[in-house]
Amino acid sequence: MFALVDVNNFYTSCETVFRPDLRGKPVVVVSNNDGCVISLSAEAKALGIQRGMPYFKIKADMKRQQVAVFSSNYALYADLSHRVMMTLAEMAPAVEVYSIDEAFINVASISRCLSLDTFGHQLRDRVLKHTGLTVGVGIAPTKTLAKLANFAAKRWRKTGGVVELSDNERLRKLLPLVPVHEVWGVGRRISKKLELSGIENALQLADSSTWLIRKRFSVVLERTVRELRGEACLAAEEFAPTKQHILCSRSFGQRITAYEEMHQAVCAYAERAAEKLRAEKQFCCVISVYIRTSPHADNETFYGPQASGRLAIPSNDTRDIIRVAINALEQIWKDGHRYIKAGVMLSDFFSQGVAQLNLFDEYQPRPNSNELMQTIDRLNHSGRGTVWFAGQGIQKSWAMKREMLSPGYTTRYSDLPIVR
DNA sequence: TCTGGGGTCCTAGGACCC
DNA sequence: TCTGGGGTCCTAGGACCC
Repeated sequence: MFALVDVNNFYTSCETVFRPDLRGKPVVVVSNNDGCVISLSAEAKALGIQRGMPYFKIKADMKRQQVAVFSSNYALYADLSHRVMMTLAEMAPAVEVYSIDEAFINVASISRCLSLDTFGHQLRDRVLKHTGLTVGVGIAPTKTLAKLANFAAKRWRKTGGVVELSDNERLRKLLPLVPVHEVWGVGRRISKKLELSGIENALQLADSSTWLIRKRFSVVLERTVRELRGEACLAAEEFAPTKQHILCSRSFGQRITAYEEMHQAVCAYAERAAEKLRAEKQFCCVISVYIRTSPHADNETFYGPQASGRLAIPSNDTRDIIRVAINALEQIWKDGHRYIKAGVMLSDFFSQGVAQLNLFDEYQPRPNSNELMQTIDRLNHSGRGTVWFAGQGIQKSWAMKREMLSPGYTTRYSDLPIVR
């Protein structure tokens, strides 16, 4: 049995934890660069605001309706996420953190001690007490069904935020009430295609022929069908698998037209990517860079090239990664465009730096690379200021917009809330 | 003027091998 | 007239997730 626990309206809820005056009011959080809406309180949803709406288009409207708007404060969300996960880990032996706001819990052993429904309510109470955040809990024999139970827990008030689906009869009653596009793994494209062939709810999907689904769609959807029938195809992941790619990309606060500014941005993103790589304890060989103009500008021709370079020896030294990234940038840079975004992607990972030196290689690993990188990472996490490579520049006129950022309530001493 | 960021998995097709 | 069978690896693109 799996339990899926996730936080309701996570980002907006994080904001209202520290702003009780906003509870019960419409609140939204907008994406990086104050681009578009990514999280909404129930009251904001009721006003007809939707995820993905560009902020600049609805700004005036939201002001009129007195909607509170926040720029994304990822330091805050990551910290609260960590507190939620710690609370879950205290209560259950096997917690698989699935995303910033949700986790699967293997509850097989727990069911021997107490009813799973009771356990679900205990989880809710404890997380609320520790963090001020409300979670929904779905419990079922497969991950897909746990997700579905979680959906039901949120959709229907009288469930009290917990739905347990070990009973087959309850399951058969719930399935036809769930639209097929709410099933985990069924997105916009597939739901449209399913609806065309008359499959509109979760029960109809569960009762479809696996053979036909595989033929007309893919093995992925076939697994979903089996999971809906209670046949577990997705296992509990005991350890987080190592990443295949690491990406750092950002839109700019203002368009970039000068090479020097792009050089700075690519340096900055390469540094951040390298830092993430070290956090994963990995080394990489391939570094790719892309730059692009706005895909929305009708009167400009789109330009969005990409180039990569390879390191002879796997590395996680920022200097190596910046060097290859800038080299790639030089291959694709063209004057005359108004660039909106750039990204640096790392791939081809190894768990050790120098597995074996190439016989004819003249490259040698940098001396003391490890110590230097550790020192930089420690300094940047100590809360005493930051250090960075000069290539990033100091002015950073391209930095992203965050005009409505909330304080770092739990991540910065000077921002600690004061209780009077 | 202004439209996010970061991931995964699968499939098809091409190049190449024997 | 007629041109095999069985693989691997890589890449790009499409679907999905949060």
